[in-house]
Amino acid sequence: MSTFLDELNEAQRAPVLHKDGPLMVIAGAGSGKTRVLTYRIAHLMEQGVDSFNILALTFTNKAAREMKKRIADIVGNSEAKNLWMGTFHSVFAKLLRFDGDKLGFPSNFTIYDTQDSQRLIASIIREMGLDKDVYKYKQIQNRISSYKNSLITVKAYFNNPELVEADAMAKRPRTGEIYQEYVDRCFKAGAMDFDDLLLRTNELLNRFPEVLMKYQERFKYILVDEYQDTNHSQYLIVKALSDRYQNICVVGDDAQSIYSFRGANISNILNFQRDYNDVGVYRLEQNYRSTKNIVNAANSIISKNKNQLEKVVWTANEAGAAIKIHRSITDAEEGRFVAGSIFENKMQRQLPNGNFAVLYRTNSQSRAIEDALRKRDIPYRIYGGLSFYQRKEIKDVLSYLRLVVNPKDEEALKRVINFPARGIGQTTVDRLVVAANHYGRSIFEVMENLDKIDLKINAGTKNRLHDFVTMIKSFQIMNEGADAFVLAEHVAKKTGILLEFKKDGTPEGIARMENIEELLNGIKDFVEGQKELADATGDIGEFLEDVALATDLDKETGDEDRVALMTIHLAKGLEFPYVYIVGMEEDLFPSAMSMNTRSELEEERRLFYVALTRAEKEAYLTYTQNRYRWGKLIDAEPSRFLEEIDEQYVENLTPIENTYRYKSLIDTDIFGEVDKSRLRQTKPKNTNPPSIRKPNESQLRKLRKLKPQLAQPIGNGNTVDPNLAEGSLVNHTRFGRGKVLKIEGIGNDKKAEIKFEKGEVKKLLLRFAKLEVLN
DNA sequence: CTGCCACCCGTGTGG
DNA sequence: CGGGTGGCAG
Repeated sequence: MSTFLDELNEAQRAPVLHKDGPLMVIAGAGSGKTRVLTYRIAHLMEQGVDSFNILALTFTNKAAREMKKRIADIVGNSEAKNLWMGTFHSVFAKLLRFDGDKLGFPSNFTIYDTQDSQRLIASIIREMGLDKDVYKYKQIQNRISSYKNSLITVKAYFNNPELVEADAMAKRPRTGEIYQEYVDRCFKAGAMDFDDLLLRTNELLNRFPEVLMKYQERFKYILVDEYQDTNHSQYLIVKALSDRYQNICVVGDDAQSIYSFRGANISNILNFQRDYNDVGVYRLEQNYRSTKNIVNAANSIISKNKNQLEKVVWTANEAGAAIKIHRSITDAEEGRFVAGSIFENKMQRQLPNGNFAVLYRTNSQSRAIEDALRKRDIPYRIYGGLSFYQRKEIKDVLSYLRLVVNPKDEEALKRVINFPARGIGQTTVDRLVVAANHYGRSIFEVMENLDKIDLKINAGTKNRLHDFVTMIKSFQIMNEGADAFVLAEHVAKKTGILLEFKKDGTPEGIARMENIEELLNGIKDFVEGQKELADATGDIGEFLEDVALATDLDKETGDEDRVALMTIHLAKGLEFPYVYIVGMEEDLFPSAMSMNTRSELEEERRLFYVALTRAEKEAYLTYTQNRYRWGKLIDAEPSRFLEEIDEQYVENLTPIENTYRYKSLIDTDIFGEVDKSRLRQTKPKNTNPPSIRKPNESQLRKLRKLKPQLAQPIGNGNTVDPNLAEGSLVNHTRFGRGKVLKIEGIGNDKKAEIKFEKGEVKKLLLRFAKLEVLN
C-alpha cells in the first residue's frame, strides 16, 4: 500500500477509499478536493483498475494536466498517460472526432467559437431580410445556446408551444427558423459550436446504442470535478456513460456554483442522491488554504443564502489579519491604491508578484488597474478578456489554417476571402452564399465549380476566386507532408497577411505583425510538445483544436513572475496569498442585471464567496464613489456585500481625506443620524477638489445603514482579533508581551485589561490598541 | 469594390 | 470611452 494515503486527513481518505458505486464529495473551499480526486484515481489504479477505463472531467485543461502529472508521480508516467482527462468540451470533442461520422460530421470538423457563431447568425438574419434591431444577433445566439444546453433541438423547439409563443410574444416569431438555418449551416460547414460538442455527444449516445455501450465499457470509472457547475447537457452525458457500472464520483461545492448563466444547474448536485442509488456522501470541511479570519468572514457571507447544503467550513490555520476595506473617490484612485498596496506588501515582506491577484466582476474593470500597475512598474498578466486568439490578425491567420483543414468552414472562408484585399467584395460573397444554399453545398465547393454554374460574376472576379481556391489547395497539398509550424509560416507569408501589416507601418500594424510572429512561435512550441506524446501527430488540426478549447488559464506563461488580473469566475479553483477584490459596488457587484430574483442575487453572493476564499493570507476589498462606465462618470454606492461580512473580521483602511468628503456632505450627529437640513444645501462648504455631488436617495439610505466602520473616519482602524479572549497571550507594540485578564464593553467600547510582562496592568480600548494575539 | 467616417452600442460572467 | 458596423462617395 502506498504512502500517499498518509497525506490525507480522515475526511479526505474516506472518499478515496470508497469502493465501487456512486459517491458524492461535498468539498468546502480550500478543503483539498483536487487532492481527493487525484488520490482516488491513483488509488483505483493501484487497486488494479486499468487506466484506460478511467475518465476524469475537470473544469480547465490546466487542472487536468496538473492532476495527471501528480498521478504520474505516484503510479508512473506510462500508466498515467492512458487516462482520459480534460474538460467536458475537450474530452467530447475527441470522442466526436472518432465517432461523429455517424452523425454526418467529418473527423476534421471545425469548432466554431462564439464569435463565429454570432457572425453566422448575423448573416442569416441579414439573408432572411429581418430587422436587425429586432433580431439582435447576440441575443439570438444566446437563445440558441441555452436551447442547446437544455437539449432543446430545433424539432423539440417547434414541438414546444411555450417556447414558440414566448418568442412570438417577444416579437421575434422567426427565431425558430433562424435556429433551424443556423444548425443546417453549421452542419454543411462541417462545424460544431461549443454547445454542439455536448449536444451532439448526447445525440450520438442516444441514437447509437452500440456507441454508448462502447464508451460505457471503456469508462468504467467516471469522476467529475466542479459538479455544481455542470449543465443539463453535461449531466445527461455523465448519466448515460455511468449508467452501466454506476462508478460515478462527483466532487463539488454548491456554495461555489457560479455558472448558471451558461446553463449550469445547481440542482444537479443538490439532487445527486436522488439520481443514483446508494450514494456515498462525504464532506470535506477543513479548509487548509486561508486564515481563520478569511474562512469565518466567508462563512458569514454565505450564511445569508437560503438555498444550500449543510456544511461547516473551518480551519486550524492562524487567525491572520483582518480583511481590509478601502474606499476611493474614482476608479483611477482605486487602481492606485491597489498598486500601492501591492508594492508595499511586496517590499515589506519581500514577496514575488505571483503572490498577488486582483479580481473583478467584469473584464472592463481591468484597465484602471493595469494603468496603475504599469505606472508602478509592477509586472502583471491579464487572464481572459479578449484573448490572444481572438485578435483580428490572429483569427485571420487561424482562419486560413482552418480552411486548409476543412475547406467547408464557412466562417473562416468569409473572413479571409477578401483579406488581404483581393477584389472580392460583399456582393460576390452574397452570390456565392445564395448559390451554396441553393445547391446544398459549401461555398468552397461552389467556388471550385464556378465554370459549371451560371452566376452573375464577372470574369475578373471569377479569376480572383479561382486564384483563391488554387492557393488554398496548394496549402492543403503542403499540409500533407509538413508539420503545423512550417505550414503556418508559409501561409502567413504567402497570403500576404504579414506584408499587409508590415507595409501599414503604424505602431498598430507593427504590433499586429509581432502578434502573428508570436503565434508562429506558439505553433512551433506546440509542435515540439506534441512530438513527445504518443498519440499525437503535431499537425495543424491538433493545434486548431487546442486553440479552440484552451482557456486562457491553460496557456503556459513561461516563468515570468507577475501579478494576476482576472474575473472572479476565472479565479475559481485558484488561490493566492494576497487577493484584492475591486469594484465592490452596487450595480457592479452584485451586478445590476442579477438583482431581480433571489436566486440571481444568491449566485452573486456565491461569487463573492468564491472571490474571498481565493485568499490565503490577506484580502482587500475596494470600492469607489465614482466610476467611469460607458465613458461617463457615474455615482457608485458601496456593495451590500460589504455589510454582510461580520464586522469583527473587517478593518477600514480608507484614508482620512476620503472620509472627510463624506463627512462634508452628510453630517451625522453622535448617534449616527443624518442631519437632513444639511442635505438640502446644493453646495456643501469646503468641498475641496471638484466633482462632489449630492448623494442620491439610495446612497443616503445606504449610508445610514452602513456600519460605523464604513461610514466613520478612521483613526480607530483596528479590528479586534476574533481569537482575543480572556487568558490570551498578546504582544503590544509599545508595552510588549502580556496576558489578557478581562474583556469588557461592547463594540467601540470594548476594552481589555492586560497584565504586561513588565509588571504593569493596563486597560486598553481595543479599537485603538495595537495588539497581536500570540496563541 | 474600396476606403473613410459617422454613429451606435456595450459591459455580465466563458468553453 | 472605444471597437465594430454600415452607409456613402470615389
